[in-house]
Amino acid sequence: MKSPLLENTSSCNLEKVIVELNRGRELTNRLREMIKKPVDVGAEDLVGKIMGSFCATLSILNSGESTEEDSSGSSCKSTLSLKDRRERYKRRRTLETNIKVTSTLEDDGHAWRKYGQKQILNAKYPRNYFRCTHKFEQGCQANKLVQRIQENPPLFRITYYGHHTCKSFPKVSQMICDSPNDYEDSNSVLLNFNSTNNNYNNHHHFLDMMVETIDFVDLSSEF
DNA sequence: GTAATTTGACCTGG
DNA sequence: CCAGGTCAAATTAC
Repeated sequence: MKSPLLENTSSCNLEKVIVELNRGRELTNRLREMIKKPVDVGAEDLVGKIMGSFCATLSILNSGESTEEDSSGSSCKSTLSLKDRRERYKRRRTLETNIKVTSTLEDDGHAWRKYGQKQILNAKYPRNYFRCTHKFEQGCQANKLVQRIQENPPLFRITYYGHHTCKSFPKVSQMICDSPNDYEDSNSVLLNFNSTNNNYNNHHHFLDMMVETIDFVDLSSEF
């Protein structure tokens, strides 16, 4: 039951991935313990290390993936089998999502390409679907959907899902692996993983999920 | 000319 | 069967 990502990763890269994930798990556990205490000394430094670890992991996975894709030669749309075509319609699951509510549609630092618009039942305004511009060039899986909530004052709900693995980072300040905090600004509210709006609880929920995610990969195997 | 957007058709999960 | 997500041809923008 390995993920396609892991299947496309060489044993050398897999070793690196596991080392990075183990490191990420260790750092996340430390951060979780740290946040439980009233004084968060050193938490910021730790967050930087954790993000670095996950970025390195994603980078390794991404490089392994692209080489396999090139050799397969199955990217031609006209030769897609019915099964392949159906695969493309598979809906996003309950994967990691960041929901941002904002009054402005300012540039979030990524290049987006609109691929659809849909009138939603019981919704006053249509929903707009965007994918990363570099989806096909670099296999970036990031998506977002934007829905207007109200007209006056204008309010939009923006849901991000999938990670940016593309290499275009116009704004250095928001290059850290789509960390939820990257989207925060003065006039927006960000909700993580459908949890409550309590920041303290969010931190714990977020960290728990990170540890859970890493645990999902069987780190004891292969070694 | 290419790239992005629009929009109706198509597909899937519930 | 239907609502929501995606595709892709036609259209528009640059």
